[in-house]
Amino acid sequence: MKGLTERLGNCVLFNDMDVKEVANVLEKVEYRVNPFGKEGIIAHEGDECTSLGIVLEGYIEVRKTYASGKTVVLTKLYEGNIFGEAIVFSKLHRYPSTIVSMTDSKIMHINRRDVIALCSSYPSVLERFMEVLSERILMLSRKVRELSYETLRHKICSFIMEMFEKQKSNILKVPITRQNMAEHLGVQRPSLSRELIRMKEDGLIDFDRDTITIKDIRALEEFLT
Amino acid sequence: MKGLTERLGNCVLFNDMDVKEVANVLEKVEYRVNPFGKEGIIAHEGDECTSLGIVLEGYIEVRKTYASGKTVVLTKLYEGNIFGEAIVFSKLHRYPSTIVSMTDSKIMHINRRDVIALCSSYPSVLERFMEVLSERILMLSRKVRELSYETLRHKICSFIMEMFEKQKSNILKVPITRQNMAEHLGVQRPSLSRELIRMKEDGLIDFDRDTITIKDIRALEEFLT
DNA sequence: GAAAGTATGTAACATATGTTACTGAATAAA
DNA sequence: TTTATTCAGTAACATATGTTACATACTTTC
Repeated sequence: MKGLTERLGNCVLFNDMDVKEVANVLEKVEYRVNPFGKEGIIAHEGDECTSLGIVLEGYIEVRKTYASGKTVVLTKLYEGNIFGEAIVFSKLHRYPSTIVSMTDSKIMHINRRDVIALCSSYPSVLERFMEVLSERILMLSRKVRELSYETLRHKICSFIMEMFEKQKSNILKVPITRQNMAEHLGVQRPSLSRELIRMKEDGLIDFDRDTITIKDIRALEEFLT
Repeated sequence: MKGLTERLGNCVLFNDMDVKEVANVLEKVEYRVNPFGKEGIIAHEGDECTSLGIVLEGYIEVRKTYASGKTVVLTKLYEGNIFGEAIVFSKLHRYPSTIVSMTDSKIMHINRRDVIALCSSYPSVLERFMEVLSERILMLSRKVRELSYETLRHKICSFIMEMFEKQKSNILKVPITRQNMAEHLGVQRPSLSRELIRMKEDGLIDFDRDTITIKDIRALEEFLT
């Protein structure tokens, strides 16, 4: 059976560290480790979140429970994953969903103030923590932008401009199937085909099976604004 | 003219601190202050972001520029606001947009490693920084959720369930006009009226000008999943 | 090179929501 | 009380996209 040090070394917050440093952290920092059984509730929706959680062993699910009793799985977390990292530092620090252990599991909890202490003492942990939060912000911002496009043509324009940025050519190699492209844009394949044809008719692009040729980049950009 | 200390005291990262502590920070921490004129470019889209920015004086805009030359204002930042806080700690630390000074302005820059040092030395700054990032994550998550609803009925169900959580009653007082409600949900007012009527016909709700009565909460929840 | 399987384009129809304009009800002003 | 103003519901029509089915073109396999 693996020791606590190795388990923790897997965690995104500590994987800059070697075994010795992790052992050092475990000596210096306040924490607690709680075991949960299958279907054990790690946190209820609405509970105060006063600590950062780290999955040391097992696998857990984040679930939204509705008054009707129906539940929906939002995320699955495995060994080394953390949870509550944004909640614990927010003003209204309450869990927005329920966290359930799916197997026998061991969960490490570090209180808010001890996370602060941990970050103060170990800059590498601080950096990793910041990176986790930052990447999350960028990912969510991207998602908001994508979801904000109003029409299919907007989405296609954005998709084309992204490829253009990468390939820096007016003749774009489309590396995925229409089906995949449609899924990526969140629409039906025939809808995508239809709109591509319309854009061709409107003189914006030309296309065949695996390339899209930009005919009027101005108009494509104009569309995105 | 206000001193640097007072200016910095306005910043969200330092407003737990008194004047003395801020002065202390200014002595201990590496930073630089750059002046910009009207329309001066503080950062170009694509530039490496190696430092956190703080607006000490003046007002600046974050803009997306398209190849066609067209620009769109994404955010406006005023005295005390910070920028680049997520970018600087992300893996690909490049500005996704251009930052322009709109007046004469003074901008403080603190390099990534000095932000780490600052946070290590001053737990209150660390806490505030974490809070800023966390609140941003929660705000964006909420936005993603709202944008993800597929139909108008989904949006209305979500709106109703939110009011239900607050008012804890099946008879909900609607505190805003239909026009506002429609704007809030991002649809046209007649579309909203029409869908409310359909939901009444389907036995989900009843409503009049300023109340909505929940008739079948199960079905409303069911819909959101 | 023929046959089978898969991806794409196309068409007809269904549905959701936007758009515009109008009517009647509620509210405020005179 | 009357009049004016704002707000909500309603209806007719336009448009975007989903849905389903099918035909055609490409790719793979033998």
